[in-house]
Amino acid sequence: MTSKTKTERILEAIDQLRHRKARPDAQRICNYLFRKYSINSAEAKADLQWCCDNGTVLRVEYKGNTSYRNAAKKFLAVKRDHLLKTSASGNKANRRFTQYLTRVFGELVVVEPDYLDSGIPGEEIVRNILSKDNLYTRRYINILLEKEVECGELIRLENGNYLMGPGSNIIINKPGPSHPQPWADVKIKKKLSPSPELPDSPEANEIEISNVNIKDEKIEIREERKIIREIKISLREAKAALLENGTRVGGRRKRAKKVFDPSDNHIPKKRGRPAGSLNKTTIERQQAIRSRSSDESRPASRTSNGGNQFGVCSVCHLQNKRGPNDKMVACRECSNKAHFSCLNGDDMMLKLGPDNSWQCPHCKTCVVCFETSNAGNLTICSVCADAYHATCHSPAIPEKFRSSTKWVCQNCHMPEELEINKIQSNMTFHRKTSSVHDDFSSESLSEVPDYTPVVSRQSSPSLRQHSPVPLPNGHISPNGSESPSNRDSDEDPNIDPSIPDATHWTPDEVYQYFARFFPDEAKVFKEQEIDGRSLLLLKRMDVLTNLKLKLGPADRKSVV
DNA sequence: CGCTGCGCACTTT
DNA sequence: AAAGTGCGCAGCG
Repeated sequence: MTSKTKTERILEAIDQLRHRKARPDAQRICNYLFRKYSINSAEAKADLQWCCDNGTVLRVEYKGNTSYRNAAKKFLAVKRDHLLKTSASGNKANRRFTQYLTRVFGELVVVEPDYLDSGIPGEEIVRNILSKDNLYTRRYINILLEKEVECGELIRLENGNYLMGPGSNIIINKPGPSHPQPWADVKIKKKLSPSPELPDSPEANEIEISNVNIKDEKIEIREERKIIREIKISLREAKAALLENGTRVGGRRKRAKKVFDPSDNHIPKKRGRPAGSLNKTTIERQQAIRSRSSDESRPASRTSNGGNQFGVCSVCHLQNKRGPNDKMVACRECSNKAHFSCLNGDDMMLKLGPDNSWQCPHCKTCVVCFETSNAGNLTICSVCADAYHATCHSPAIPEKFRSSTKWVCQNCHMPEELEINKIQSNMTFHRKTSSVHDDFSSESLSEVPDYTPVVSRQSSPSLRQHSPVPLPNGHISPNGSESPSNRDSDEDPNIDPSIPDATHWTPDEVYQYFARFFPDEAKVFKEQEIDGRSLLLLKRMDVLTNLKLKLGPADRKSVV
C-alpha cells in the first residue's frame, strides 16, 4: 500500500491511534508511520504539518496536550448532530424507489467501479431501470431521481452524475462467497438537509425559518459540499477495496476477550485511572511539561494558526507574498488560496464578493441553482460578483453579455425609471407644465408628486430630501427654511433624521460635506461637478464604477 | 519491551 | 445527556 498519499497515511495513523484509544499526538503518529511505511520522523512531521496546513488534519489542544484529528470525521460528527435536528421535516423519498435505486447502484458499480468515483450518469440509471421492468416510465424515473436528490438519498455531483447519498447503503452484490464484506456496505451516517424551499409539512412549518438568512443558507450549502467530498473519499476507499479483489481492508480483527476465570466475570475489573485521578497534581505536572516544551511547540503551532497567510496562490502559483499588504484570500468552499492582488484583474471568475469573501473558479456557483460552471458557463455581475447561469438569471442573460466583464445582474441594475436622463427630462417637463410648483428651486422635491417616489425614496436611501442640515460652512440648506414639523408629517419613519438633506447643495457644498469624512475621495465630487440633486440620483453602481474612486476592501463598506 | 485493546473518568458538544 | 477523548493498565508476541 505504498501508493497511499501522505495525507492518507497521516489520516490512517490518526484513525488507527484513535481506534486504539491512544492519543494521536505527533510522536505516536511518527511511530506509526515509521513502523508501517518506514517514514522517518522528520518526514512524518513535515507531512503532518502539511496536512494541518491544507485542513485535512486539525491540530487541537485536548486535556493539556496537542492532539491531531481527522478533520473529515470531526466535521461529520458536528454535521450529523445538526442534521438530525433538521431532518425531521417531512419530504420523504419514495422508499420503494430508494431501495430499487440502491440495488441498481450496486449492480452498476460492480460493472464499472469508476462510478464510485465519478458518479453514475442519470441516463445509465434510467436505462438500467427501464431494462428491468416497466414499473416506471422514463419521465417518472427522472422525477423520482429528482426527489431522491432533494431528500438527500441521492447526490447529484457537479458533473451531473449521481451517487447514493449518505442516508443509504449501497449493496454490492458481488458474485462469490457471501461472507460479510465491510467494504460493500458504504455507510455514511449523515443526512443532507432537505431542500430549503420544499418543506411544507406541518412539522416543517414548526421550524423557525424566519431567522434563516442568506448567510446561513450559504454556510449550509458549503457544508453540504464538504459532505459530498467526504462521500467521495469514502467511496474511493470502497472502490480501492473493490479493486483489491474483495480482500478486507482496515484494521485488525478484534480479538475475542479471554476470560481466564469465569467466576471473575461478574466482578467489575478496575482498570484505568482511579476516579478523579486527573487531579491537580496531574494537571500541574502536565502544565510543567508544557511550559518546558513550549519553546519547541510554539513555533509549530504558530505555523498552523497562521496557515491562512501562507500557501500557494492558485492564480499566480507563487507561495510568497507579493507585497507588504498582500494577504492570502482563502476560497470560501475549499482550501484554495490566492493573493489578494491576484484577484483584482479582469477575470470575473476571480472577483472578490462585496463582503471580501472569495470563491475560486472551481467552487463558484450560480446564486440561483447553486451549480458550478460545470452546469454551464457562469456570468459574473461586475458589481456584486454574484455568478449566474445565463438561463438562471431573470431575464436570461443576452448572449453578448455572457463573457462580458461589464454585465450587471438584476439586483444591481439601476431600474429604468431611475436613469438620470429620464429623470432630468421628467424634471424639465414638470417645470414647463406644472402651474403649482413652477419654482423648483424653492420647493422641496418631496412635494412634487411625480418626482418624489422615484428619486427621494428609491434612488438614494442614504441621503434624504428633508430636514434642515447645517452644512459644512454652517448655513442651513435652502429647503431648511421650511418648518421641519411640516415636512416630517409625510416623512418615511425609516429614514434616519440625522442624515442631511442634500437636495439643493451646490457641488462645492457636496464636496465640503464629504471632505469631512473622505478628504481624498471627496475631490471626485467636485471634479465631476456633482451637486445635491445629482448626488441623490447616484446609485451604488455609479459610485462603484463611474466615479473612478479607488475602492479598496475597507473603503467599499463606507461608501455603500 | 513495544504494540494493542479497552475500562472508565474526564471533557466537549 | 450523549458523544468524544485518552490515561493507564493488562495482554500479547
